[in-house]
Amino acid sequence: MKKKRITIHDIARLAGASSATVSRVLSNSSYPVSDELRNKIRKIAEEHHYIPNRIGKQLKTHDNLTIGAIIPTISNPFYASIMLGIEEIAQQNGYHVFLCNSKQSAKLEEEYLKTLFENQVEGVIVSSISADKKLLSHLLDLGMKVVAVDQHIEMKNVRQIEFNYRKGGFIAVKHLIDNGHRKIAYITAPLDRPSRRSIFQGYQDALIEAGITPEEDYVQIAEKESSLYDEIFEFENGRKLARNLLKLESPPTAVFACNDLTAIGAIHEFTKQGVRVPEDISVVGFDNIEFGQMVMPALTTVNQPNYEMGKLACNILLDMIKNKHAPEIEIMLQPALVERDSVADIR
Amino acid sequence: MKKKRITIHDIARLAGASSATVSRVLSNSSYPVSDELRNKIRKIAEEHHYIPNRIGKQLKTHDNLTIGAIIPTISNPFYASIMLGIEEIAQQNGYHVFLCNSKQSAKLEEEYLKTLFENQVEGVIVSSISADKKLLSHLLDLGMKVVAVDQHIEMKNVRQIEFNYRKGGFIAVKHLIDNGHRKIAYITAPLDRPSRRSIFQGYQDALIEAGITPEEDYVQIAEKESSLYDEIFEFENGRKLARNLLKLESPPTAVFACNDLTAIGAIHEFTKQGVRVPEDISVVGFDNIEFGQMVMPALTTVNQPNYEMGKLACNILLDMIKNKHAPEIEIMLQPALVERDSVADIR
DNA sequence: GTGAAAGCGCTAACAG
DNA sequence: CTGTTAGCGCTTTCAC
Repeated sequence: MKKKRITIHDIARLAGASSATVSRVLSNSSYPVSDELRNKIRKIAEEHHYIPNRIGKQLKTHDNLTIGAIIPTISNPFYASIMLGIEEIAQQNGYHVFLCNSKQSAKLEEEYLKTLFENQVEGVIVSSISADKKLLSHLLDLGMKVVAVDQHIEMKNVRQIEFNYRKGGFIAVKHLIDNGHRKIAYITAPLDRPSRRSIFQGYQDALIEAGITPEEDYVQIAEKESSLYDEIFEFENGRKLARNLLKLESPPTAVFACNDLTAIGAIHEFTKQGVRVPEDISVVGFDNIEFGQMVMPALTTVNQPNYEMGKLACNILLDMIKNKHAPEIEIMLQPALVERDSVADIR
Repeated sequence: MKKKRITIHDIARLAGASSATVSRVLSNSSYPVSDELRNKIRKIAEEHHYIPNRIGKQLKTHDNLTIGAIIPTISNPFYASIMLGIEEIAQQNGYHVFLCNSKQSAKLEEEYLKTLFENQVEGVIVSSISADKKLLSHLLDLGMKVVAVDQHIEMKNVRQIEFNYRKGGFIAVKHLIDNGHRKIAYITAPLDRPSRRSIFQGYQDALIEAGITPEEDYVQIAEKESSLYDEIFEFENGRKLARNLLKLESPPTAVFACNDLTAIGAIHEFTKQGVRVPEDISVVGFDNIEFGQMVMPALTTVNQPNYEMGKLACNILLDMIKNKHAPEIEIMLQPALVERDSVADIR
């Protein structure tokens, strides 16, 4: 019933040759083999649908054409895009990628790091949540290649590729200021991640540069965070925070949100309460999710090239794997403003 | 600089034991080893941060704790959810999963199937687009385990797990009928996929059961389809088809869309043209994406448990791998109506 | 040009 | 209890 998997030895026997020769032919080695034998072997392999066993090769050569990618969760479109970029480049280079959702768990992340290594992956791309870098450091010593995406890992031999969140926050708020706004609020999920703190920094930078003193009431921070990614949760946060803003004595004329979902929640709440966007209040988001184009009004936001980040990360990793002395680089991807209809010029 | 990776032989030498004994200890074999030696070996392994090389084990035992998942693209949240479910179960069982985006390309799909096999995966979960099953059939003969998700593969030894799209279409339209609607339109992306044809079938079934003769003008089919998943594209389709509906002499009082994005596009267009949802026209979608809760009015839709599908698929695959005689099953996941605010009762 | 043989890291008979 | 040995499928010296 279950057929035997054919090996180079079987083919060698069939061809009356040695397995060494078969290996040379089938692995396209540059080693000289007579055309006659070569063709014969090829033919037999073909007929028997020979599929090489990479495990055997791997054990010998240590190049197993496999990498790992550890990200919080693929259900977050942000990471899904990064993942897609990674996988695409890997595929083009004959590599396979292990998908690992760490679900914001440092423990799971560690476990993955270890088991990926057990599987002899040649490298890993990781958006790390863990603070404990002991294992990582050890793996690095053993020659594992790693590139960190989105979340910074301050270690020798780890390549960085990040977004310039601070600048993203800055250009969003600058845009509002350029449109005559001075009463600008910031609504955000908890500032427990470096990325969010950076965006907030950008917000403050822009205000200060314009000579506006940031008002405390205008910074609304959501209380808690669901441990896993939850779109509705972000949306509801936006609504809640928007409600708070409306209750203020002197409500802002514009609000900047830490992500598009939150911004969309705010728009939803404003609209529901009869506050028109952008006539009465302007809104700008952050992320540039597709859905931003589908709401009314279409959301002005800041784009972070996540798909490109994935591709870049994988290219860098493969370069590290192939070139012994790949340059030590640190890349910072720049944000761009995406202007749509949720900001009014009030000058 | 780069440290040597430590093997069981190194440990054996250090412990003054044989590598066999070390193997027994470190792989938690039930084989008897004296406590003294066992502890000594454990200690040494610990001190040297021994991490086993699964490749070596694999070559010997053929259990490499790895599976593959081939899906069109992870950028589609539908597949992202399935993938997440797969990965979660795999992880819980000590398995790793190779992520493969076939991007609707039969060629890529084949290539993945082949290279996954080269990597000796124990099984694969696939949402197949390819019609040519020669390779698959061969791999099946060689003992590869496969389960098909969403897209049916009619082959012996392939386990099926699908959605009951037809019933999904049926209950959506039935809901509309129960609310007094008789002029019910169906707007859809091209009917080139079995799933879409099934939904359409369900639409027709429901109408016929209610004694309503389906009107040709009420079935609006989008012209072409972007080869890759594109949310905006679906959304724009919805707008366009909604526009067509509004131009009809006798427009429908309700419209059912083949997916939520299309439904949301329709709502967008209706609202823009001053046609109120649901007062003037009711809308029901299909998919139950999160965004459905964020639009106004919140979208009534049909839920397909995709995350559960992923988990189920992986569980079944692992069962096939572990049990020589896992039952031949074919699972059909049932849809459920999710009532929200986009349908009016006009009785 | 071709083959014999060793070995990658691990496990599993088999002997003792 | 422990060690010796063979071998998984492949590549790669080294001889011929």
